[in-house]
Amino acid sequence: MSTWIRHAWTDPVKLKRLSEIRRKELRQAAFAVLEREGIAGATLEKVAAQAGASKGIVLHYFRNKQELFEHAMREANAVLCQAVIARLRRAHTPMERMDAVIEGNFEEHLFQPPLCHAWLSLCAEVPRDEKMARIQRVIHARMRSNLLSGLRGLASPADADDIALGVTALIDGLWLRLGLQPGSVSREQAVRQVKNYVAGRLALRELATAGA
Amino acid sequence: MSTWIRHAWTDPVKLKRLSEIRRKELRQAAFAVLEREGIAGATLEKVAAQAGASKGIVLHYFRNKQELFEHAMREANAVLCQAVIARLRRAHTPMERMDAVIEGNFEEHLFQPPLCHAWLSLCAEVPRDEKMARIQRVIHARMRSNLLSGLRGLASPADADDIALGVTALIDGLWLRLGLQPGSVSREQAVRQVKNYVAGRLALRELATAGA
DNA sequence: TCAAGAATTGACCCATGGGACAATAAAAAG
DNA sequence: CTTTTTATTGTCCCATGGGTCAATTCTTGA
Repeated sequence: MSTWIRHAWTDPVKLKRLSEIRRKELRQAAFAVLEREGIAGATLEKVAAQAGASKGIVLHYFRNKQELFEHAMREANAVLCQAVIARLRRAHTPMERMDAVIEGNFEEHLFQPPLCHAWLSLCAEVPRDEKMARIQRVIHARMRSNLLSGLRGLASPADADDIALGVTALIDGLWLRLGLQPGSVSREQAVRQVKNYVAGRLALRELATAGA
Repeated sequence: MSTWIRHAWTDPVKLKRLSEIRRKELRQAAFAVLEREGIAGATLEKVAAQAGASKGIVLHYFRNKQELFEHAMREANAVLCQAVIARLRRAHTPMERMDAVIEGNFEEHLFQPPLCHAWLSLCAEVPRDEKMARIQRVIHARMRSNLLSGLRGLASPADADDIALGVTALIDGLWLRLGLQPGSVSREQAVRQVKNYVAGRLALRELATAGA
């Protein structure tokens, strides 16, 4: 028993370090393998090799393969999420918040085919993995809430909802396109595409109210 | 040797029938398994079972697993494609052609989670399977061409290109959403979403020219 | 310095999967 | 009615993969 009091939510730096570091390495190794091999080709041994360790160690830190990849999914999501959060902190007007979300979702060093391939493989498993489905729901919910924080200042609640759905779908679709045909869509193109979508939808609204 | 002359491109009805029927059954069985199990869980034996046959027969008709699933992908795509083609035949104005493509891509009996799950699994393999990548390119090219056949009458060439990309991305994104959260998006919602996107983009264009 | 616990490994087990093949049944051709 | 293809099956083989386990090394707290 440690001499200091430990709370579940504190981070007893010294104690947890080693095992947490390993776990993180393995999550990232898992993701890297996913990038190269896809879910069908991802094996524990390949993950171990990628991490420069033995297969046994992987199962020492994760109960089984499923759990490992669930954690890989969380990890990857956290990274993407941080990019948005960082930009969101610097945004103040509603429009700036929208742009923060949009640009954050196409961050140069993240908007890359390999990342997309891995992500796609994970998505393909979502229907058969309740944990992953939950993660996915959280992601969507946060995305939607981020968008609404900007959209509420720009459109009626009903429209805001609808536009938020469109934006997330469009972003996902552009990512998918990048994965399926690398090079067919640049970061700038993607950003412009989504911004145009928002601008167009808002313009429609203006026309309707002005015309009526 | 047959008594009649056979050309590679003719379809000697009687002769090919049996084997062609089997192949089709197997392609569909493969797709069905994909719907249930995903690419990671799809095995030759499950496909055989699904088709009510033995594993051997699967490899009799398809050189290997990869080829089988490539053909499953072609099959599924052909079905989706037909839905669009059928509607496109009845469309005459540019706007009708757009609507045909949009509605065809969300056909009630096709816009369903299982189909989407299977499709997603196939997409996840595209980066590692050149044949699939080719199919994917063909799909995108046809989609784009279908859209442009309508868009050319509605916007400048540059805009048409851009809007076509947006529409395909948005459609893909909405499908993805359906797959990840079944029930979160209805056929009507999806159709409306894409139509609004097009309308919005066109409205933007009008405003720009009118304002200038 | 030593003992307790964690980290790490490699060997092992067993199920499964992809694919080859020979043997049989069924059709077609002649 | 025979011969030649074609359809189909079941068996076999071997590699691989997930997961368990005991044995070993490494940490670390006392």
